Amino acid sequence: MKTTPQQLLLAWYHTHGRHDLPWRTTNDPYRIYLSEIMLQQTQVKTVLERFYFPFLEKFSTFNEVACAEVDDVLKMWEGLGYYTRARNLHAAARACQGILPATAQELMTLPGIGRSTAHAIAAFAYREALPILDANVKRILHRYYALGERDEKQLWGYAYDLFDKQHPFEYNQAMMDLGSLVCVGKQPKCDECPFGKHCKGRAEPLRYPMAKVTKPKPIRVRDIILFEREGKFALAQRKERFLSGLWGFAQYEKGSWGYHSHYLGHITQHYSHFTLEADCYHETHNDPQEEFEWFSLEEIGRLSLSRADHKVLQWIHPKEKD
DNA sequence: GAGGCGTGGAG
DNA sequence: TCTCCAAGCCT
Repeated sequence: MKTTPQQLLLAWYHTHGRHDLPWRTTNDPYRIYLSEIMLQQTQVKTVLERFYFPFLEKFSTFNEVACAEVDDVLKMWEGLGYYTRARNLHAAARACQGILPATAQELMTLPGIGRSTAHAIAAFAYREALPILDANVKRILHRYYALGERDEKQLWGYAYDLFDKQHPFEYNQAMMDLGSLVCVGKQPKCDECPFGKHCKGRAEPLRYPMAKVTKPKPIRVRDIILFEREGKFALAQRKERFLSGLWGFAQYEKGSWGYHSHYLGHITQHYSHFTLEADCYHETHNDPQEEFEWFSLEEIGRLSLSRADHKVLQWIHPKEKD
């Protein structure tokens, strides 16, 4: 009997896989689901060391998420980014009344759960025989089948081709570990790869997939005004899609705030699709427009703020050393 | 279907 | 410091 690529992969996984990750040692669908959402576009280290356990401490069941206010869910997401994930998690909990569906087909109808995440939850929590297609699997498939072009639909076909439907949990976990530990982007360790000669792209792994054309990020130049009145500061909760639900200080187009407020300093914040360059000012004589509310420093601590607004906070923390 | 959507790790 | 990009989804 010839050894199949799938057998080689599983053998490698048993020896080299990250078996101690907390979402791999639980059967709780909610804990598996939460990990999948937090890990979208986010490194394992970040989720593991800063966000996964505190969130579960606050919301130990999916039903507790459903019963909570969305602002409290956002607070636990503060600093993690892509905040729509938190809002969708809350909306999903409400939509299914705190009881997670048990099939990929139903999971996919919930907000924030796409095809790959639905397959991941179904495979990991319920052993449903479905392949995932995340960035790790994509990179492996591109190389394994020597595919230069990025074609999502085609990749799903290959994902099913290589899939081991007898071992959905271990196969999917193994592929993610292989992608993050061996078949990495810059310097793949082909010598350590269990697929060995099965991989069509092994001779020139960096050709698969083809590099993207990266467009330069636009820069937005703004003024941020810290309005202070009797020890309280003005913040507004964002209604727009960007950083939706988070609180922030007043932000204006450069120069459009007409007063000569006291200059505090400059911040730079890199977002996914633009860079913010902002000068910060302290304003104690004039008030901002309508939608702002006033909070003490202690009260601000209970709000969810973006990274940029946290940077602004540094200027008003009384006698804090750097 | 291409772009919006955060943050920080890693080289 | 700069660039890339990490367990994607939604519009």
